[in-house]
Amino acid sequence: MSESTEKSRIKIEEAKDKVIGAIAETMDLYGVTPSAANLYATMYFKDQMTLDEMRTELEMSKPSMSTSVRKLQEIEMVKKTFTRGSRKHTYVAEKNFFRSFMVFYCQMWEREVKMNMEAIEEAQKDLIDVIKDSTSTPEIVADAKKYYDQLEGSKTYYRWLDDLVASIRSGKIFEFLPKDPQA
Amino acid sequence: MSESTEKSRIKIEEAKDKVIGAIAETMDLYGVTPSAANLYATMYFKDQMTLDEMRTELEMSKPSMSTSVRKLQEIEMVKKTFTRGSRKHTYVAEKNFFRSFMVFYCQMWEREVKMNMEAIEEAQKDLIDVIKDSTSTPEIVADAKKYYDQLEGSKTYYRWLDDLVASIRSGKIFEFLPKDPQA
DNA sequence: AAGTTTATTAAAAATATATTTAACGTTTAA
DNA sequence: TTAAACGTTAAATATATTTTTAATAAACTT
Repeated sequence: MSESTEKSRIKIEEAKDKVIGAIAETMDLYGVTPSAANLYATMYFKDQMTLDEMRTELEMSKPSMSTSVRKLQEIEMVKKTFTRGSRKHTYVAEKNFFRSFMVFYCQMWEREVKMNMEAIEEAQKDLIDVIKDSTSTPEIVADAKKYYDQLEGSKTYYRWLDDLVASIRSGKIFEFLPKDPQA
Repeated sequence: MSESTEKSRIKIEEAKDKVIGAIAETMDLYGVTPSAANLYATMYFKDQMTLDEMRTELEMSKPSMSTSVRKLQEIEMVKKTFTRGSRKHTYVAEKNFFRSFMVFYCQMWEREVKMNMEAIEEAQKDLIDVIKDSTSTPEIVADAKKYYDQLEGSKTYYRWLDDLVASIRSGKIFEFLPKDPQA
């Protein structure tokens, strides 16, 4: 191999590394550990990888790769693929960022809506009990009403968030915000 | 104070606590520590609080409250307020979830777009150098082109994310997804 | 200007999270 | 049926993060 060929290879690797670094650095936003982030970013430029290839590439232990892959599978940024004739499991990175965005945020926001809406419903029931209770003083009733109204108001947000999730899931959001504006 | 009055008070507290628990539990999504999450959720039902009130309410140290407040201020979920006649600093929780959503995610996504777009631009420059280099073998050129195209494709996503941020910031998104659908 | 109240920074301790080495179980091939 | 290959779990270690106690700095009062 000639020297300039070698230089070109290195330059390609450096180019990839710049992007790998940036992706990995912003992936804390997706709640993954730095090593899972590094793994995903590395896989982003590969067709598929086995656990052994990962540990070689990242110079880490196999169990570590195993747990990282599992975490990435959870948020669907990595999928298992079947590779004929190989006993090793092979994995591919989801390379469509729109899909990753959808899966991750919808999952997250749905959890937020569900958990908070349930708590609000329960809390409002309690507050209504207090309001209706004939033994409650006017002051207590006023207090209960205040909180009831605050919670009622916050529901507007959770309903909106739920709508946002629905419009991302259905793809309707891309009618409003096209993926490719000028096309 | 009568016994049933006391019961009502407790019931109100329990109602609040349910919501506080739910908010705090989902706030890991906003990248804050459990204690900062607890603090915000507690403040959500208060007009304003001083550091001393926080430490009393949460039974934690003052520096701990100080750092939590600072973190919450960073993502604009808490603001400092001026209270006439008090030497203590007072803080209020942002109670408009739409605002919190906007500030937090826009901040986050802008960082993601900026960092990755910059890396991509640099990487693409490098790859073009390799492609134009007359000493590069066809195989290397093909490789460089492959990665160049992959990066070019990913820009569609980052531009879209940038548009999303803009439409949230400007409020235009609420034309598409109204806050209050039936109203 | 001295003393007091308040918030922040620094250092130490405690806790939680990630990572590795070692052991285990399962599958496949000889 | 045994041995080898592979992935996962468990326990131990290492590393980061959070939290506290103690010390410092800043702002106000008298």
